[in-house]
Amino acid sequence: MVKMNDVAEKANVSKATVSRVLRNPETVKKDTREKVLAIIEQLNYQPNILARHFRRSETNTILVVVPNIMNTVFSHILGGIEHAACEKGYRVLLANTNKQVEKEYEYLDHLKQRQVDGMILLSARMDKGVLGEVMRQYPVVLTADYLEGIAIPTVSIDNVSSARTATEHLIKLGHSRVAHITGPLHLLLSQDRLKGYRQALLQNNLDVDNILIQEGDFSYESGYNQMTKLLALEHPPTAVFSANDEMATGVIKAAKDYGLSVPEDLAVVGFDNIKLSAIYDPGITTIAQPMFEMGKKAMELLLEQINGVEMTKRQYVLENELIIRDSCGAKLLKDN
Amino acid sequence: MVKMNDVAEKANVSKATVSRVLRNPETVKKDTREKVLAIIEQLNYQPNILARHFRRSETNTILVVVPNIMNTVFSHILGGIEHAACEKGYRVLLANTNKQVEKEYEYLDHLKQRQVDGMILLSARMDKGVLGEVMRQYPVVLTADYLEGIAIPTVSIDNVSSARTATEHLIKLGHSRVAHITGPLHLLLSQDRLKGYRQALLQNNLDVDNILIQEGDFSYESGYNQMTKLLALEHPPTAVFSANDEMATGVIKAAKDYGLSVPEDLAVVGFDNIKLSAIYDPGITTIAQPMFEMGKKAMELLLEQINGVEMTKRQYVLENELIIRDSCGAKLLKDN
DNA sequence: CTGAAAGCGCTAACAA
DNA sequence: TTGTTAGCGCTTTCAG
Repeated sequence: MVKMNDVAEKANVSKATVSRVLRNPETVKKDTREKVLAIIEQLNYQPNILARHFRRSETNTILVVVPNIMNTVFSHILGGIEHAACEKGYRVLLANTNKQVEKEYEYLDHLKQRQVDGMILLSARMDKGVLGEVMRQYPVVLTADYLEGIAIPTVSIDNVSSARTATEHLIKLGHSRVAHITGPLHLLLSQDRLKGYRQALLQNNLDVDNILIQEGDFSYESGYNQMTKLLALEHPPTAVFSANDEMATGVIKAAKDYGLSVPEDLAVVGFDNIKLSAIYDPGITTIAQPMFEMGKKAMELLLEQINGVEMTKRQYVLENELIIRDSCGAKLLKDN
Repeated sequence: MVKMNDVAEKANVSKATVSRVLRNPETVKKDTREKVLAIIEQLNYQPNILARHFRRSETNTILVVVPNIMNTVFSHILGGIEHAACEKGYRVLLANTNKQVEKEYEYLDHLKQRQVDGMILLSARMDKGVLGEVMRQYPVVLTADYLEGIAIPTVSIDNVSSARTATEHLIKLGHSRVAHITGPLHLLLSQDRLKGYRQALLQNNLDVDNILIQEGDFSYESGYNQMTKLLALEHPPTAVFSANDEMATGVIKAAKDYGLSVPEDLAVVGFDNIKLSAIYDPGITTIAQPMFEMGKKAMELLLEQINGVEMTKRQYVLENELIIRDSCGAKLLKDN
């Protein structure tokens, strides 16, 4: 393995100069620099990055803690993170937790051992006290998920207002019995979407009927099952706001199996705007969550912290958008 | 930052002993070990992993080069890799190429600079000569994709035979005009699926009509467009084998828009068995590619190489399975 | 079973 | 603008 010293000797300069050529080229005279570069090329010298990491105790690597990479929403956020990281010369280390808290704690050690320069959490189930302690000492950003009562830098959308928008959309289309299939209610995000749903009803002088609120777990199956329950009601809903797109497909399938047409007999709105919602038949009206952008922004925030930039703002709320497709029936009205 | 020496002093042993306790506990007397462990705990000592990596010039990290993390197939393979890696104490560094060859070359440097112990490629567009050179020097495994004429360890399914199975399934259901929408034909994998399709026709004494073979790019849109073309034919097909599930949804939508029912008027078979194919309405009959398993196996193979195990076998072909759902019409027959 | 000691290859003061 | 030098914190011979 050819090392820095070999290059230095061959170029008749010191190691220090070679090091400078590599890391601060502008501090070296053009002639010297070019000579060194030529020798590097000639010897096919590859710097030992591990030695550099050790010496500088920084790694240009960040850790992304994700509950499940196989979930579209997370893989898209990850895409945004990777994109921004790569642009800034950072590398991304993947940490899948499978939703286990213990895993989150394990990965904390990577930070403590300085194996990574910072961490982006797409899931924060760990104790807030611990997390608070960690964020005081290391660069950390939270996205996708969020927490109350802790000033951790966060990138998210306004789940309350976007759920309100989704629900209002259904109300404006003339529905007064609008059901909501929630995500797992231990997630703040699900609670907020439920809150938005409630607000929309109240602001439009509609009663909140708890029988129309069913908890799902973001899976197709839960959408199907909860919708089946709702359809068995004496006064079933005529519209459903589903807390994500996958459950919305379950809702639609349940309705079809029950002999109903979507959107004619049942209007459905989803959430996330994953590819599925565009591909599905009928196309699913949904709230677009800017997943890629969220990842990108989270990475940018993390870099600011790593570079010691004073954080003036800690909560970044990105724009969301209601994407109108076929499942809500709005296009039906327009066409007539 | 408390370091190994601090622990050593406080425990009245040498650094060497502390190091041994950490890395080879069995070589240290029980008493000493426990004493050291207690001090480590007490001082909350965190080993400097960067120093270790440098010293040992190994990182317990592997690089995964993926064309696009946001693609379900790749994110599932990645899931399998991550799972196996984590189990063996390895970490996964993500390298998204966005399908650019230059990126692949860039990431090769990580290997050369020993920033990672090995590499799994989910995409190999680079020059075979270069790749051959690399695999001679470093642990490398290829999965998802594959190459001809190079003995690189590979984990894949038999795309020819599975495509044959898919096509035969349609033929057995009575179809004689079976179309095929291929993936991008510069991929060996797409060529092989096409080969399997051809074989099935020939073995069943059916002519291969080139007009029925249309190249897609794995996207919904290409499925839709190519199917629209096929439907405009004088003798349109009565069945379609689509090279992936996403295109199959496009095919089905095009058929519906043309006034046809699936599977009554058009039978469709997809490929991959991503979640979408189960959720879609109608459920899509498809070839299940064991994505998670492929990732897992690839990681295991890589570890063998890293640990210097002699590779006896270089090509691992995993089992695939035909999953019969609604889009092919087989269930229709059964029900009658 | 334990300790002493010699670096791993690079970076960053500091000096010139 | 360049060189000299002193480590970074750990692992690993080698000796005892």
